[in-house]
Amino acid sequence: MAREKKNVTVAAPPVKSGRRATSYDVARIAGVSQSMVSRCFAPGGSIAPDKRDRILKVATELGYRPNALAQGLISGRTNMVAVLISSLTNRYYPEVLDELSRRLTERDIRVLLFSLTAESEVDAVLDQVWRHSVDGVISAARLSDPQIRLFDEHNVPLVLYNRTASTASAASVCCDSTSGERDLVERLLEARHKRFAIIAGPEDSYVGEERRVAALARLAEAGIKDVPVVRGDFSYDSGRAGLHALARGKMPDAVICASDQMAIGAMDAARIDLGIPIPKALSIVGFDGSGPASWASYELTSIRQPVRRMTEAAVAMLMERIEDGDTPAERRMFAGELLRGGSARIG
Amino acid sequence: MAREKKNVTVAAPPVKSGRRATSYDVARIAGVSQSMVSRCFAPGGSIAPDKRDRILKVATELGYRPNALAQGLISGRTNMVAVLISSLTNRYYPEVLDELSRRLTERDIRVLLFSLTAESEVDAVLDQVWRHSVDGVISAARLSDPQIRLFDEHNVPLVLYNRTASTASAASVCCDSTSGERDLVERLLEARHKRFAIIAGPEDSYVGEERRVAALARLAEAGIKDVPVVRGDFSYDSGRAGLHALARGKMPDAVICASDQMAIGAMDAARIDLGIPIPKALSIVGFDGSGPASWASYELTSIRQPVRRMTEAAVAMLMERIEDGDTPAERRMFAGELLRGGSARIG
DNA sequence: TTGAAAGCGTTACCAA
DNA sequence: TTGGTAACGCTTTCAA
Repeated sequence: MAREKKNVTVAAPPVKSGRRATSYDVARIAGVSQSMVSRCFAPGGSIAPDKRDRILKVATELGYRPNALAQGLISGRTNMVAVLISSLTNRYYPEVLDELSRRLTERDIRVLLFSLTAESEVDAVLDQVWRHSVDGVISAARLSDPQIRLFDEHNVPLVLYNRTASTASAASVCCDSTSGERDLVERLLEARHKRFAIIAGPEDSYVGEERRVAALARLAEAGIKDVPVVRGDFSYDSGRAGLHALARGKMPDAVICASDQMAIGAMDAARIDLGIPIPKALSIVGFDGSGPASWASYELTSIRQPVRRMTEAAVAMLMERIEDGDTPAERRMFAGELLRGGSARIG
Repeated sequence: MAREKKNVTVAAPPVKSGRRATSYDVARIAGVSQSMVSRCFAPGGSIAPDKRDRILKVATELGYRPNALAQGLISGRTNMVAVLISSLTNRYYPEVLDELSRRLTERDIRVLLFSLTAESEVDAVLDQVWRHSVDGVISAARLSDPQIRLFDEHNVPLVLYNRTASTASAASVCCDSTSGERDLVERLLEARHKRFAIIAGPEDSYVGEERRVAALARLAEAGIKDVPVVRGDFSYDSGRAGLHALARGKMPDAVICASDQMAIGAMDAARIDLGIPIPKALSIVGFDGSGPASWASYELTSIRQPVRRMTEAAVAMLMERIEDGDTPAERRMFAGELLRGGSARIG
């Protein structure tokens, strides 16, 4: 039935049946050269006003649009940026992706999305990235040092989001997990919590490990050792299971979670499954500060990542490197904001 | 410092300084024609085994990869699919996007992501879609009938996700809001709820309106009219505000929400802000059934959309239309599954 | 099986 | 300001 419509299409019939109009078609009908049509659509193309009008008129009639592939092929710029996200992690990434996508669109850049499942997929993804000649890449997925170096070889600008390269140098923007985590621990210490426990992220998560290490370090400074650590995968279920695991040992009075989702799972486990009053008998803190953290049922004490500023910075850094390939590596670190919720007994 | 690394790069130096290796480079070094290199990387290209090996060896050394732009330009296939999502709506879309992206990647298709903010952006997005010669489009954003017809004109296959075209015909996959909503209402009626109220979505949301209309229709059949309706934007906050608005009138004993997020907001408003016991004094039902709906603090009664089957169907339908442009319009409707949570007093 | 040559639809460069 | 012509890197005939 869709086919039927084609015969009664209202728009002006294309130059050749079914084919998409090209700059040649426009040139021919407007009585100018093809180069002129090209210049007419280019930013600073020199062209007489009357011709420009004529060309634009014809172009509109024919529904002409420059072919992005041909443009990219010849000019070396595709106006596409690849965004790499490891989906299985934190559910706070949708917000990041949304912000990134919005900001890139504002700058007339398209997003080629790669949502990674397993570590092993990275090489395949990078292969596609090279093939498609994107102008740059923003990666919120973990890349190995050799992988990061490939970007240099291929001359593709890269900005890491909440990751850092260990030996290779790369542009990156991140939220300061260390100071955030220390902040949380200090508040808990001030409020005289004694028995700490941690629900960490998976071992292969960069931010997860950073947060675990930072919390443990600050606790050690306060003379607190032998802190029980269980691992989750940033999900609600794993947080809930994590608290159950901790409860089988000596019950802590403060649980530090590597993500809000896990903290929320832990709260539900404590309050609902085990009947432990929060924050009276148990304080729980998270990290990220997005969405559900501030829902009235949880009011999580957490560190809010400044997602808007971070995404803005990531995009700005990338654009800078796309315009000027020699911009040196730089790391922009943003402090998180303490979210004082009711899930922890702090001052 | 990144620059410094370039001198000690381990990979074989490209043919010309800094330039990406082309099929000509490979051909020259392997001592064959360029066409042969092309065929070597094509699916069914006829080529002698020994030459194939030699070419592949050289290609690996040079780090050669076919240029996707050139391929797309000449062959007419880009192996890219555009995914349109209206981000401001439901937070249940990240799950959909993730599934779609995964399934497309499995089929060796790249995702060009367009995350829409305002209705007005659609035309600009479509413009980009045409320019980039994507092989097809999956849209979870609302498209007008004229916009849908453009796909026919441009010969670009389209599959609508949880939307339908009113007059234009298009392929679509959706969750049956009507039967889902009727199901919920019937359970509530059976449990002798009397005073119903609705927290609907925004007027310009297709699914939102469908759900509102379906619920009202079923209530009308039961002789229940004058059902108060307040509108939200699918967000937690709007659900919470919605319940407060309803509470200012005669207190209902059943609130039907157009999304889980709003239902959760409404639950928090009722239990925490107003001290109304749930489900004892008030039943609340949602729609979507993803993520937070099943968190222990809420245990929402809702309709779970079969996201996996729906995304699988959407991708399959799209691929079918990409392979064969004459596949007729088809609509696949999936029934949702009743989620019996503790948020509603039903049998 | 192989290679030469003709595009694909642009931009970039250079004379005019 | 113009238009001709050479790329860009590939796929696709078509003869050999």
